[in-house]
Amino acid sequence: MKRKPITARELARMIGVSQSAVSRAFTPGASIAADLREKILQHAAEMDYHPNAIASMLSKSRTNIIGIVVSDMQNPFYPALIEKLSRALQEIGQQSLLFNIARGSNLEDQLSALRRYNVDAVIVISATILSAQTLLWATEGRAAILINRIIEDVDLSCVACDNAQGARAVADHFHALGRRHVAYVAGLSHTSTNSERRNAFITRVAELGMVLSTQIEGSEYSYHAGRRAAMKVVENAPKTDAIFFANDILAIGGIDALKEQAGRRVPEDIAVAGFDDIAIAGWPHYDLTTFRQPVDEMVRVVVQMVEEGSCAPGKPPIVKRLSGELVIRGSTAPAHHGCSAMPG
Amino acid sequence: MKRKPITARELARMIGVSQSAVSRAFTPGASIAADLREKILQHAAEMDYHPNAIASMLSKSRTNIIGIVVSDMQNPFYPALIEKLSRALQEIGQQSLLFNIARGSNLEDQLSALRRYNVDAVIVISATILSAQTLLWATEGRAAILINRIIEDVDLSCVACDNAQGARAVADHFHALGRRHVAYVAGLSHTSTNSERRNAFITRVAELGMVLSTQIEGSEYSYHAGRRAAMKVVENAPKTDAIFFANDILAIGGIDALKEQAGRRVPEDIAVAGFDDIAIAGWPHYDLTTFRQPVDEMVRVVVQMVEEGSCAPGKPPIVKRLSGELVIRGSTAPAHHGCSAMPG
DNA sequence: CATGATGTTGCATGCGCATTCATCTTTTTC
DNA sequence: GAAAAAGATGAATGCGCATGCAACATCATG
Repeated sequence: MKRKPITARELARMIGVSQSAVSRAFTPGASIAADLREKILQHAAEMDYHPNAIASMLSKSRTNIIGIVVSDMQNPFYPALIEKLSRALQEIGQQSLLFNIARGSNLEDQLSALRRYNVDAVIVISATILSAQTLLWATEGRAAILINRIIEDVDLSCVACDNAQGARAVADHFHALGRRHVAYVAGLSHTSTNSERRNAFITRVAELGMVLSTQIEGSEYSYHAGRRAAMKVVENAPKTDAIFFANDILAIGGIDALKEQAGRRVPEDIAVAGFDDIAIAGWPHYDLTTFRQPVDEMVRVVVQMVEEGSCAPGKPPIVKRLSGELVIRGSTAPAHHGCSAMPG
Repeated sequence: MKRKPITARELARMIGVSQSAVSRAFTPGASIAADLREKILQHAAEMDYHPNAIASMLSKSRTNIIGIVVSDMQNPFYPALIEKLSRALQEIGQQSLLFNIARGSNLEDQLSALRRYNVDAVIVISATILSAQTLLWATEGRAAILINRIIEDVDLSCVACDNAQGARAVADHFHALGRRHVAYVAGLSHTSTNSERRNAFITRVAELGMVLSTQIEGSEYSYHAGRRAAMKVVENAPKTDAIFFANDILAIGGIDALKEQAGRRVPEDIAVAGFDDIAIAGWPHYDLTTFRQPVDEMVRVVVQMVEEGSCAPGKPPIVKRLSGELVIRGSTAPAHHGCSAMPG
């Protein structure tokens, strides 16, 4: 029952042309007369002929496949990014081959697949897990771009949001609102996104003369981690009147815990800001002030790099820092000095 | 700089064996002496040789690639499913090639890619957009499985949650809580998931002698659609004391709108139930009673079908209905007015 | 009309590996 | 110990398409 697909050679024989002609008919810009191409394409449609991409990959060096390495699909930021990225890649004729790296399992095995499929480029969206060494090995000899992860030492191109800009914007915003005791809640502490946001935030807080009331070490980027962190903040530093969470999903957990578990009002008692601007941040219930990552521009830049091959191996690595935008919503508001309700 | 990868032939020549031997060394179960294989693998590791998957695909009929057709990554249910699915597929040596179908764009173009890459199987996760005809065409001649979408007429295998069971469980639960005026909020009305849930719910509601106070036509599966629908419910049928939303993301929007916009208490005034059991449903703030789809089992079944080739073309289509489980949380509780819930 | 330039076509070959077949080696069996 | 069976290996071929090359056709130019 499994009808074997028709090949170019068979089609050619039926029409009475050479197999080359068929190949050229399907190759944009190939040297072929317009009427011949037309004729072949028409017959091809009739015969339901589709060029075999695998064979094409073997002949050409290109596969038209981009390997996308992910590991954290829990944080809604990533599915949204992947969706836009895969759409944009499709528009330039590239398909996305997913490499879903599971924490703890043997990376070599999983990544050797990445080497065997001759993907045209590798886009690493996973902020975590992979060491620089592993990344280098996995992307050896092919174009590679890291998204939202900067690695200084090694030759890998990166596209990332200007985390420091965002963190400073949040600090400035807190300051302008009259907040004075601010806290930072970390994400995964060894990620560049986290350390950049933290360092810039802390520095700015000091510059502005605010007090860094506490700093919560990160465990992961998740709603529940955000809840736990928020409780630690009110426990460690009850006077805290503003919290900057390393990302939105943490902040959202934090808001819920602050309101429902710690009995604080947001934003009256504690202002909350996040980072990313995921869809949930815009839900009226959370209405989270956050620093919006320029996702569309990140995608555009990445796709352009892929298309132009400017991230090819051997070329100097390109590091793109894109600026984002502070989105001010209801989770932050001016401080009301004097009437601070301190339960407990 | 782009070091061309070493080929089997080159490696063979260096070791002083035939290319066949190299190929066999990497082929489990091939006829080759253990010590020779060992030697080859060792040299291969040294020389950083990795079999070229593309060439392998061309020789064998298998590509070890599964096409995954998605269209709706907004609903968190799908990213979660895709993550588990891609992991499970990786474990049986299959990679996932993403086909992200954008609404409105020319499907033929996007799906012709699906035909050109000789994927071993196609898994369609998109509940929407694709017509049965399009699906048939896209999966022509290859194994295909639809997840959460049942199409009766055509020869396609499906794996789905027992939507009717879930809807009945919700109706029963509402009844047991003493709710009497229940509403249904639809998702995308032309999807099988929606119609199955609606029909079973309405039927059961009637059987139990409850009143279907209103029914909101669906537009999409989204938080904001859920909010709008909830407002329509309280507007159309103020006496409604329980709402069954076609899925969780609708229900979550509904809860927020009911509480914050309509001024109703959940669950005291209105009980709310959803369907799916996405992560957000378990967040303390929502604490949503919902019918849990057996995602892990769905993935297991799908992967097994792929592995066994039981969904191959020509074979009779397999339709698997998996039962889920009602997860009772805080968004539903016994009605206070008059008639109480039945014990135990 | 002669010449070259340009455009079009088919032939042949190769991409890198899997696999069949024939050959040769080792083991088993009576 | 001889014959047969099983195992191991290499040479050769093909998977389906892209492309360099040569052959040929068409056209412009002098």
